[in-house]
Amino acid sequence: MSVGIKDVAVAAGVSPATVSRVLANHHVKPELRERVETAIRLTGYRPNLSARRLRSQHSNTIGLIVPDIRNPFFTTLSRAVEDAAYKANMRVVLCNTDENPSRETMYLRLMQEERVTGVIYAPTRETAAQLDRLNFDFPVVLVDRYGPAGKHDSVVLDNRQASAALVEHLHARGFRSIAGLFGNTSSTARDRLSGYTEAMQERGLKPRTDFVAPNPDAAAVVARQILSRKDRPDALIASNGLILLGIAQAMQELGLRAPDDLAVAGFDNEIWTGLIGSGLTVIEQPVADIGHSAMRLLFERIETPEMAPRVVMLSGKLIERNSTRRLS
Amino acid sequence: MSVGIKDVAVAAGVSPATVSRVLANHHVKPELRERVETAIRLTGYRPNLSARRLRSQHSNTIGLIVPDIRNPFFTTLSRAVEDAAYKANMRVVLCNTDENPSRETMYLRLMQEERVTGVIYAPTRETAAQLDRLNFDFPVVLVDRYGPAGKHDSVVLDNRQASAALVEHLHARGFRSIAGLFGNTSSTARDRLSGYTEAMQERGLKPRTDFVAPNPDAAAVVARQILSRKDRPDALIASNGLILLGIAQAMQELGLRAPDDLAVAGFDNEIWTGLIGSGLTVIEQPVADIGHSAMRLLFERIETPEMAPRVVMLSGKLIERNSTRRLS
DNA sequence: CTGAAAGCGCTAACAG
DNA sequence: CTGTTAGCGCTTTCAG
Repeated sequence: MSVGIKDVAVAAGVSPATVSRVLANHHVKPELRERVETAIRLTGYRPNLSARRLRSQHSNTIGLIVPDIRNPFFTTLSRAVEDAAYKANMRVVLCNTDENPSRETMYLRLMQEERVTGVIYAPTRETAAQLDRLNFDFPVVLVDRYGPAGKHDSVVLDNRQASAALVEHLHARGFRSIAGLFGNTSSTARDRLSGYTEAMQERGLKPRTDFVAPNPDAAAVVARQILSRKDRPDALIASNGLILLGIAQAMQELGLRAPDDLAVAGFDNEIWTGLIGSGLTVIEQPVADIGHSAMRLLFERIETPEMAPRVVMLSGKLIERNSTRRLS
Repeated sequence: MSVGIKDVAVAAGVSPATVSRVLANHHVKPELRERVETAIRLTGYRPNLSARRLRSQHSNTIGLIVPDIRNPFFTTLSRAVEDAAYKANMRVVLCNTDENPSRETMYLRLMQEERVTGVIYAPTRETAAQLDRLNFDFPVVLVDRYGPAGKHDSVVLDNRQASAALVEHLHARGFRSIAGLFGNTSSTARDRLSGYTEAMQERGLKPRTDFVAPNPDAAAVVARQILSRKDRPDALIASNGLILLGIAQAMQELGLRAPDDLAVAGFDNEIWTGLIGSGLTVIEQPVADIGHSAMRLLFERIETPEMAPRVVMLSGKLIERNSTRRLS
């Protein structure tokens, strides 16, 4: 078997407790400490984290539950989370749910069994709605999406404002028939929808909305329909980066170009949005900030469990590119 | 404290051992099983995985160590790994190394302490070279890159062939001054370099190579220089998707277009490569396959520890797009 | 098929 | 400051 703390203790001529203290950086007479340290080196001892966790009741593990790590938003988020975890000497367990409530529940249960220190979680609306029924033994910080009001810490974008900014931007450039293609699974999509709808109505414009599963393929299918209608809108807004991508693909297939054939704008400043055609206008989200803030909320929650839940709302930034240029 | 197996046992009027047997799906008289199951439901019992691991010596955890999850190659890989892990009832701990050997060593050590079931690992060349010195208590499957010959299971692309295919493709279209921009940290970059070099020499062409850290910014800096030289090549090959992206950005800044100003080709069929300009010619890697294969090798290694190490080599697929169109 | 008992490897009281 | 002792929650002999 592998070498344990007991073997080290024997090799160093001390008690197991002393070895444990050296490991935990507690006060130990320098001479003993040295002896223990060389014994550790000689024996090649590696602490067994399962044992440590069982005894200490600290898992030093955080769970990251996202729909799909391949969504660039969550890719960047996960990196920010891992960085913060690394600095705090914690590990990250990665969970993809595919927006599938049963997979969500399953992973949430796993987190319980892991006795994780905390969870960063982007829930579907379906699961989010039940979030106050469930009772976790660990803090949960919601990201990108929120749950029942005032129940959980969360970090979200100011989605209504951002969405409205897109409408305002298009309106100012002379576009009037502005359609929106929205996701149908998250609180975020819904907020972007309301921001859009209100901004349209304020300007006396008629909202034109469609809804899709938030992935490029599904979005492309619907985008093709929208773009082929004879009353094609003169501008189209996508409620996230995946949907925007679907629209871009549909446009390419149909040989349509922005802004000549219609204006296009959306969310998430992914690399390709700056590279495609003459550039796509988007709302950039401070994704890394969102991740870091979530981890900060998590750590503060652990420090002060009784604190009232907090919502951190960050602002998006409009990146103007040529896809929404005024038509002359 | 939280409810343990003992509480369930009392509630069900059986011994802890019986509860454990029910959990492990061992033979238990149906009646008792039922009593235990309702007791579990009533008490809201959740097994403590740390305790289970400590006792059973199975961690059901696999480590995924990659340079940066934001590299789309590793994003997709991680998803494939997580899927396979999910199906096998295992968790995945995500580790980003930033191609930093000390962070690699640190995470490798962590994997030891976690007593992981196995590790999927994309090492830097530096660490890979020492991989036979290190001795792990768990199987390691190398992905995308390999280590000392015949020491570890690995799954890699046929990089030399793929690189040569790019040269061949460009040569067939009349390009002669074909430069290459290569990464400098991995065995993969080195193989792509040799594939390129040999293919060039076979055709009596002079290789022109530059080397960069494999990230877009570093690549863009060097690409700007290459593209500004008065003896600018008529074709430029990138050794991976990140470098290709840097080249694309540099070209955009300099107002250069492919294939008019020069041909461009590279690796990794990322979404943006099909969307930018009239499309970039790339070698597509079967990334998900690589991930699944790696997990398969890992599981087979666990089954049969003494089996000789295997290398799975997969082929890339040339996606021809307009960036390498023949100039008329 | 079930229960009693031991112990995985470690940390945390508690003495000294 | 250090050692002894107990036990975290579970699985796994070993008896019955």
